[in-house]
Amino acid sequence: MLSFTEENHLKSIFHLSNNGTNSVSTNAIAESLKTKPPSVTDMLKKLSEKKLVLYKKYQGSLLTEKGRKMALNIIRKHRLWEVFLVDKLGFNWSEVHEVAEQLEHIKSKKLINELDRFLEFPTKDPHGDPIPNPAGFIKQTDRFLLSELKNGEKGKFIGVKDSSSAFLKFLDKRKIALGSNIEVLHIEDFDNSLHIGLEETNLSISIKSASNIYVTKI
Amino acid sequence: MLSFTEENHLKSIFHLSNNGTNSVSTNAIAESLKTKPPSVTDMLKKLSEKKLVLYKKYQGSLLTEKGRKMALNIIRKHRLWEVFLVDKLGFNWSEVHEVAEQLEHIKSKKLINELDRFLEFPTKDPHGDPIPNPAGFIKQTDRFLLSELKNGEKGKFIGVKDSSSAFLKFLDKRKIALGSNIEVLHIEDFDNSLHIGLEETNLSISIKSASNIYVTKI
DNA sequence: TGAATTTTTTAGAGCCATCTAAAAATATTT
DNA sequence: AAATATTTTTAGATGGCTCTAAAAAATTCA
Repeated sequence: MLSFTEENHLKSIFHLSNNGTNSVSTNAIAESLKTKPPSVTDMLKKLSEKKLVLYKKYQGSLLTEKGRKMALNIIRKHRLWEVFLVDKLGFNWSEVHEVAEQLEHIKSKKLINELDRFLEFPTKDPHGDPIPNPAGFIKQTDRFLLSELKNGEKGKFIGVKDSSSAFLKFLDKRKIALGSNIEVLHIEDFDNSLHIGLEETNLSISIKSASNIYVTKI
Repeated sequence: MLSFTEENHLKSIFHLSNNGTNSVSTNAIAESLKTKPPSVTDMLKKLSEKKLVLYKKYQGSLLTEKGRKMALNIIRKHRLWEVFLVDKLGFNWSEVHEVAEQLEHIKSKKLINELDRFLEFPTKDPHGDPIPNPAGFIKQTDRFLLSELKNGEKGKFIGVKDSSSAFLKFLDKRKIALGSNIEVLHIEDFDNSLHIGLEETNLSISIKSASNIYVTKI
């Protein structure tokens, strides 16, 4: 049985490693968990003992297959709870993260399977991220950053890279919602900001915003 | 912000103290939490510091009004989650306890208020126990143990004293469910066992079982 | 390539929750 | 009321997770 801290480390490594494929630096983990590098080093030794992480001093760390499965299981729980909070309890997508951070650690196979059924087996969370299946399989749709589109290209908004509450509220204010169709009308030479068509209206957004919006090309 | 352990102590004291009215012994708390008396002593000092418990060495401990409110808030969460598990996720009443023990510690006012609304403001949990309102007010219905009824008296099954999974499964097997009408047909002199009428059928139950069944007289 | 910088680990400490063993206080019994 | 038994607390230790400061390794740069 893993502790909250162990689970959080696995999840952090997973997110920083491009779905468990890359090796991750100690400092990066510390930063993402808002803890200090020595704490991470200790934890890596522990997770390595448990065969969840491949760890060699000064060499970064890599999830084992077992560690990757565990990380995906936590992420599955996190995302299912987010769906519950939004679909059933009326939370806004900008409010769900902290609560899901707590709920993801609840231990009960039956709970999560029944929750999945109750939610009618959703495949995406409220931010557009895919929900791993019980076996830890995750399906990533082919996506681009809005900032990668060229002039005249069209896309459909399917997810965010930055899921901070601040950015999500920013999108709400501009009525940029999952599923919205976006067309790049003009890219400003001066500051790379984008003039876009959003459904019936037009607006300008900064390059920073555009590089946190995932789209599928249409 | 209280730790899990602190919350569990408050809850335990509440349950052992007849809704916070009596003083509770250190050993009793230790036994109910499956921990050892010295651990409880330490915790009582800590809770006393925080003004949640009145504690005097060798004198037992009593919840303060603040402590009682906190305990009731945890119990509120526990019972609402139990309703959720049974009504929405299809758990049996004998399966909900351990999961609710985890869920009760999730910290989010909005979560519990929205859950309450989603469940349509239930007043009882799946074992018939009353759910405290957000202000910590709890309504106890007038109830008796089945073992207290005299020959010929009738009652309606409204709750259990022992909510262990073993006892609940025992009741399931005999089709004794919340709301069942029960009549005491005969009390056996020899072993005090009860012959009862249950809806359309008759059966015998031991005095031990009867003294874990709450009824209202009808 | 050698010096400077950055990253990572080790060493050593503190806090929290837990325990056992022993001492102190209280309660019970004769 | 004295002796005995029980309950409760204190003392001291352990393991988990965290930290700061300092040392070691790896990387960058001039």
